[in-house]
Amino acid sequence: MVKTLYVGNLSWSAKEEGLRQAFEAHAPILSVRIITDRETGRSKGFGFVEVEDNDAPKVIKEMNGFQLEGRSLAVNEARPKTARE
DNA sequence: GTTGAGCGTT
Repeated sequence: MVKTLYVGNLSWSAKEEGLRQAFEAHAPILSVRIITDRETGRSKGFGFVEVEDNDAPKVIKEMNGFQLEGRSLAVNEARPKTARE
């Protein structure tokens, strides 16, 4: 099972690989997704990281407030995405 | 060449 983590307050220049490196230092990363603007393609300043649900609380606790590129990351459990089957 | 609370894509 996987848990989706919301990661906010990141730098404009933050990249998926940057988050991945930072997060996988505490737990295995299953997926990383930085949200970019549809029209401009620029980073919206937040993204999502998928980890094992058993590692999620640890990652959140350890990575919440972690400074990446000078910005304190806001890590939390992501809200249920409008699932579509 | 910018900005700064929030919750995504097929």
